Amino acid sequence: MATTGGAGRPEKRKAITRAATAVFGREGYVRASMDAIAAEAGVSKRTVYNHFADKETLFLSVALRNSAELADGIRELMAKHLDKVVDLRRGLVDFAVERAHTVLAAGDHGALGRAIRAEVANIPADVLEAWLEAGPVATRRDLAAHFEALAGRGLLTEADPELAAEQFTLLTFQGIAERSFWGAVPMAGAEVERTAERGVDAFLRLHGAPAAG
Amino acid sequence: MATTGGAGRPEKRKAITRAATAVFGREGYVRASMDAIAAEAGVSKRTVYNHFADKETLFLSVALRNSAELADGIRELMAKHLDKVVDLRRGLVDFAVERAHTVLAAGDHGALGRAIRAEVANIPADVLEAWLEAGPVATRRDLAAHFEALAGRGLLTEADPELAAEQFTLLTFQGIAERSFWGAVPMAGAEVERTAERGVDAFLRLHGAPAAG
DNA sequence: CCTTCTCAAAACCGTCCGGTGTAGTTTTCT
DNA sequence: AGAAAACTACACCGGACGGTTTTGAGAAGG
Repeated sequence: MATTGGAGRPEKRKAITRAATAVFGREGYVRASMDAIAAEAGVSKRTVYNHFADKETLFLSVALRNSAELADGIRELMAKHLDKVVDLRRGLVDFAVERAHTVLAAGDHGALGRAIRAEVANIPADVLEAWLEAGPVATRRDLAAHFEALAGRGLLTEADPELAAEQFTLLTFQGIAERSFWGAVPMAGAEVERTAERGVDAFLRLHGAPAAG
Repeated sequence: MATTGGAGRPEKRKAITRAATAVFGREGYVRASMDAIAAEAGVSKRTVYNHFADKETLFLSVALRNSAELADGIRELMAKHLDKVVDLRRGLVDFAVERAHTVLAAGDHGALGRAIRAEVANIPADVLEAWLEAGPVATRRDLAAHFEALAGRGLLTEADPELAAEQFTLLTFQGIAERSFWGAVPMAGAEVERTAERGVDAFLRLHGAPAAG
């Protein structure tokens, strides 16, 4: 990415990216100050500018990395819950619940997603494209592949796995994301589970194999 | 609301709220400047502060009004497309398409919704509650009422109209909103229609009356 | 012990913003 | 007509921010 070469000590760079993720996530792009990021990283502001050309570059770099990491985490959840599933409904519900908690946990990951969505009008089109590709699009594609595999095992109908992935996300996740404003407003764990269950039930009525439905 | 009494000339106040809606929608809360709002309203900055105590008060006031207006607009669309519907699928699709265009049109309405979602972490809980109640919650409730009426006419199954309204919104609207980042990134009209049609089809498989499904 | 070099801490600069004060002008109401 | 209320224009303040320059601490080398 458009960083300032690979200059500087790697551990300082790591600290900066970690701090930037936290501060951008907490404050949003405009409110976050480079002073705050430097302070949270335990590093001088000059060092930040030694590693990253400017504020925007730092933000976009961190956003892209975060998006990929999040997609990786969700991919692991898919493998964990859907690869050798025996109880399909149980597996889908567990996946949906853990996914929601992963993305919306105030901790590190989800908060930055909020900042990106807030700033999307000011992000260059090609960077936004890359962010989508590394994150949401990749997740949808991975989920579609899993659904296709499940269809091959006779657990789902196999027409249009992409559509199934999209509708699964809508029914089990998007409502939670919207209601909690992508993690900004906490949401009771019980409600997450209830929403996931109702969403999975609806999903299975749409795409479940008649035998297993 | 927490404005400065009813002071000031009404037409000036109107111009200020209109300008504030536009500027906040275009720039977001933090980037928007009171100077820009005053300039766009064709009013001196002092007059803005004569009508509204400070920037936050102005924003929240405008946000609340916008939320209510948007809900009203959607309510009208429901009446237009769902009240005396003969072809249910056609009515639902038309409603979904027009709703998406209404909410996501870059013009006036949807843009401010983006700003609110971006700023939600900095909005007082009670004001957020009021915003939700005037906007999304009211819309969901109205939609549920329409679905209940449609169930009474034998066009939908009548179990849990609230859930039906939630899932209709998810399947026909939320995906469009997410993909277009609530209107920040334009979306082809054809894709809106395609998404609405597929969403309605799924919705009818979940909640359509067996006879009409 | 003294010089030299490197890199980060801290001070600094120009700019912009939210908000206020003031003095004078226009509108509205009686 | 005249007073009261509202608006305009403009300068100003304190503070924050992005980014740059200066300063100082400490290691390396003689």
